[in-house]
Amino acid sequence: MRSTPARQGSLREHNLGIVLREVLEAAATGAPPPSRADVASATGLARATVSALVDRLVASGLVAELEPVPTLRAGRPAVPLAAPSGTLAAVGAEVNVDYLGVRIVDLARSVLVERVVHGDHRGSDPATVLAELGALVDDAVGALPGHGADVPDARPVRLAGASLALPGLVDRTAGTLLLAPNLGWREVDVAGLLARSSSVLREHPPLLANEADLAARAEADLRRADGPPSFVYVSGEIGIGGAIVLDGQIFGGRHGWAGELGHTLVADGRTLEQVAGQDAMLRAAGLDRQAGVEPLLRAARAGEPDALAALVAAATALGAALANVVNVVDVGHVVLGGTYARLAEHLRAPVLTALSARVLAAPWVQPTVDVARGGDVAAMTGGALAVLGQVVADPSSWLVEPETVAVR
Amino acid sequence: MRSTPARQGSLREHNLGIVLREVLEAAATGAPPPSRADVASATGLARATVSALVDRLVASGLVAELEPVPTLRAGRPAVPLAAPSGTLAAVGAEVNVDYLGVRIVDLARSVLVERVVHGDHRGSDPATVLAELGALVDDAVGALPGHGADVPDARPVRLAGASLALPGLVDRTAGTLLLAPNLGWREVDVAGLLARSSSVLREHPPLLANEADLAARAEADLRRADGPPSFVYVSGEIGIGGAIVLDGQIFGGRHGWAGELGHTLVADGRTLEQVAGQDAMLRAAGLDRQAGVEPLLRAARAGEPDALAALVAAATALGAALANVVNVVDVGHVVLGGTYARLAEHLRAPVLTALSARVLAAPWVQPTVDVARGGDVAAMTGGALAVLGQVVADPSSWLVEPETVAVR
DNA sequence: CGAGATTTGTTGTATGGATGAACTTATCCC
DNA sequence: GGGATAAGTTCATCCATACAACAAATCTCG
Repeated sequence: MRSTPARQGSLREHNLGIVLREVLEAAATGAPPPSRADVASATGLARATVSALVDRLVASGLVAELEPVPTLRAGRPAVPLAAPSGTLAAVGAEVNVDYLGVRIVDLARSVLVERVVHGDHRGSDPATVLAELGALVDDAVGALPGHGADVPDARPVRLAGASLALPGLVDRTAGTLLLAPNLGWREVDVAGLLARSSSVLREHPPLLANEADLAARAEADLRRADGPPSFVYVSGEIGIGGAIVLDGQIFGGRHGWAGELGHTLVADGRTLEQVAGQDAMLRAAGLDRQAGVEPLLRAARAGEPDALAALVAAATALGAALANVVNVVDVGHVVLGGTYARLAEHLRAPVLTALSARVLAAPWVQPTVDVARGGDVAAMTGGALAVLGQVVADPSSWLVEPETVAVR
Repeated sequence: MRSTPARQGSLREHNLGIVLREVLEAAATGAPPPSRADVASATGLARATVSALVDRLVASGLVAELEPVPTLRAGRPAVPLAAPSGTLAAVGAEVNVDYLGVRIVDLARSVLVERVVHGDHRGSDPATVLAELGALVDDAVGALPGHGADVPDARPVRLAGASLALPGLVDRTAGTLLLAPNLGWREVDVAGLLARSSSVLREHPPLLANEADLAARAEADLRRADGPPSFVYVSGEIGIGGAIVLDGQIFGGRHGWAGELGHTLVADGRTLEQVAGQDAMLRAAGLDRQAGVEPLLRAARAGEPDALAALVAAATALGAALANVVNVVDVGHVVLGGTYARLAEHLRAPVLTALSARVLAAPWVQPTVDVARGGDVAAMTGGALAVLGQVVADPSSWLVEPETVAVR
């Protein structure tokens, strides 16, 4: 009845998750691969317990044992544990305004396969574009060992699932895209259309999510070295997407629609997108909106007044809108992604100024403005990581031969 | 090292919490008091397990056994379980602009003691006001059995802790108030000052929180009958406070400062408080700001154009600001509290109009605007409930004679 | 009015997973 | 080569829950 189901022997699953996370986290934060004993002391579990759990994880390909490295100390050398490559992977697909693509990432965060096709999808036909994406996904998966690729001596890769990043509002339970203004799509049965052209996505119904949310997830992953990060991610593209990360987790809200700030009203009654969107910045700088952002960056670096003024105006509006977000969700760190990352050298200072002036708590916790470290296709990576995160959250369902080993 | 500590036999604590919550929740949502068997089937735990856990909770005064009621069905009559009165209680104190007070609430949500003193605290001296509050708290606690009150045959009430609601930004770890514009207080060592005049608060350092957050908590408690509620709570007073409730839990953010929307910029460059705050509304209606909100309500009901225009202007600005919040946190339900609740008949429609127009997801999830059900001193109740909530979250530390019973 | 039905609550016994203390293995140091 | 040291494993034990049988308390029907 309540949200908390009762547990019994499911305590094992919990500890399994703790151990797995400990190993993967160490790998992701750049810490040296821990041994079973390290995991035991870090988690507080007994060495015997950790050993048993690790053995099951290794047998299922969720954890890899590395070669013992010659240690400097006395004692039996430890077996380093790390994230395994090529055992379990997830598909991260994306449809965006100017490209579509797929990335397949494994637990070690290695990109096993990547396919990106550029093209202008404004006002495109959903069925056509999604058919193309479905074929691309199947093609990418076909390159994996065990899924059609003739790779001798390679163990087959298990697929954990798939995700799809979209630049708009999705209904993740129905698998539909409700609204993507910049694609010109509305109420599209994305999952259904993809299932037609892709046997992979038919078998693994994709997790639909907003592009900014998934890009923020990838960004959070890159920042874990300094501890669980919390920040507001702004993804500047043709539209403006946003996402909120709390302690390393995406805060999606009830339906996954949180972080929408492109439609915030700014001081003069227009929406943020109308002031700080890519087209608006280019127009204000007197540039062609088809040209993209590079000419703007060149002009600003050359010191052209119109370009600089356009950037400052956009940044000031962006800062004011972000100040509202910071005041509402109490997360003082901002990360500029997408186009904004490219323009960060000119945006950062005015955004920070606006934040400091308008955030009520600024005197006690100084806001920061940082530049995204994720690449161009961060959302694809983030989507794959989101799927892998589900595995890590509940590893027990991904164990092979759960009890067969115990039969003597 | 990680945020998730390892558990072992602490599975028992978890189930203890599940059982306790099941009993208290049923009582709070108006469901009939469940029996041990009901709890077992609702949680999925075995009857024997539930029985053992309930016995310990009853022995510690965290659950009460009611008299068996004559049932209609065959079978042994069930022992109804309910929240106990007068065994464990929490102190909810509040300093606000026009009053200060204390409420002591027990697990059954009965108000055991209440003290409220009205007075204007704008620009007051923190030390003086807090000394008065401290004395008030000690006086209120002194009226409880076992703490000075001579109540024969009454078992002593255990105090779970205390909380303090403040109309501003608090540092809950340091126990200080950072900023309360409408009190004119800044960087006040609230916990330290209270400890001087109150032995109760010296023993139970109060949990500091924003007034709107705690009022929202009380509101969430009242709305649990329909399932875990999610809403944005706006508390209109001299200032404007806000809080976000997600699945019945207050979303406080990193430092508990989330929900701050009084300083949102609205269309004409002013902050929301300057447009929709109580003083602003009264001024726009041509009324004296000292008179309070009642004259405004009377004028609006009489159909005076200035009053109606003032309310519509405030509501429109409020709606636009709330639309930003709804877009950012994806919670489409708004609850009007404080002064706004009193004026709701005039505010509701224009707020809803503004929300529907500006919330991106409105076509799919229609926003709603509701009126707060909590009373005038909702924050005091909410504060006490917050403290009791900590007990419910971890009941094991509140069990009496944890293992002594097991000694034969 | 009594026997069976029915449901609640309790009392065992069994089981699964974690624990901690040995024990084995593998290295370094002298 | 022997002792020290640390990693990993084996094994007896413990603890909370599950399951089944039982006792208790009521209703129903003949």
